[in-house]
Amino acid sequence: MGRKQRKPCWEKEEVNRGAWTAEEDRILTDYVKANGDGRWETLPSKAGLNRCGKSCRLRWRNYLRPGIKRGNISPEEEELIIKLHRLLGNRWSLIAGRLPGRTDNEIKNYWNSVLSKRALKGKDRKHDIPEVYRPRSQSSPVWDKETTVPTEAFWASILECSVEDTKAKISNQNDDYDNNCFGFNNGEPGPHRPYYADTTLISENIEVKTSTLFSRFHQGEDVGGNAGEDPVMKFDFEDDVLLLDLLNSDILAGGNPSSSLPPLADILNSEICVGSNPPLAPSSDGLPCSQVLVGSNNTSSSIPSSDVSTCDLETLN
DNA sequence: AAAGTGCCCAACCGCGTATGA
DNA sequence: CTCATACGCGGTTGGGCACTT
Repeated sequence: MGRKQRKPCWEKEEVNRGAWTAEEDRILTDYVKANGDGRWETLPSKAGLNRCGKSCRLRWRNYLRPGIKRGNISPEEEELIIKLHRLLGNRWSLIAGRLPGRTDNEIKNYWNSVLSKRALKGKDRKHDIPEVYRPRSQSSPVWDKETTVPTEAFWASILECSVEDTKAKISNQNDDYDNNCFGFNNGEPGPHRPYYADTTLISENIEVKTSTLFSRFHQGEDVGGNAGEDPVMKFDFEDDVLLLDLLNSDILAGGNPSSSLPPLADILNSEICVGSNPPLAPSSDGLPCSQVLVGSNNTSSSIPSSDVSTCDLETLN
């Protein structure tokens, strides 16, 4: 029993396609100014445009909308695109959201036509980081590649970090397993407690616990979380410093290399999940919170939705 | 000058998700 | 819950322009 499927608008022969004329632009602009955007499927007939709604939406969003910045991408914008792409991958709308006046389409085009070529150039031999991603100035604080682990192992070792007063500290060394962390008892009797191994400074403001914890974690020792889970980073946002540090660090999109979902993308979203495993109590007052826990795909999905609240990180803009 | 080539970017297309009946 | 519809996103296409041969 075939369900009646609506024909996609672009398959209709009677609608205009291709480049927009100045007259079409004027009609669309006048209509949206008078009636607002949205309701794109019905907009063409109401506005008197022989276009499909999708085409109208795209034209408005990418070209006609007020505030669109046209022209060359500045060096500052380019640097930001590169940093964001490293964190987010091909999530163009998220990247565009951090570049006022630029559209996702424009950034995607710029990446594909200009920056991707640079990405294909020789990679950093030691860390396999495409040239485009490498810091181009010495001003960005990055962790010492000569003395610490390369990217993949680095990711595999991240477990927790926090920021206080814009200066990183390892989370307090009390038994905070019951609260939120992935501690374990290190083979000793008694309550779970975090295991503190070496620390690695990845920027002026971010310091993380490293290596030993994760290796034990995955060796099936008595861990606070579930053995074999992906590592999770816990950040306390005090101000914009952390975001800037992340952008300036060598953290790569993708988080855990085997994860398909870049966990750090959530940081740059206006709404992000807050939770942990074991779960933190959700924010009861509904106010924006300053703490976020991000993890890779598996970990995120292990957080029951009932234990997840959202918070607004627009202030990080 | 004409033909060939490469690049840029606006627009298209298909898919996934949200929403509401 | 199911289904239809609308929207948003990201990969892809192709027209037009600049540059080269």
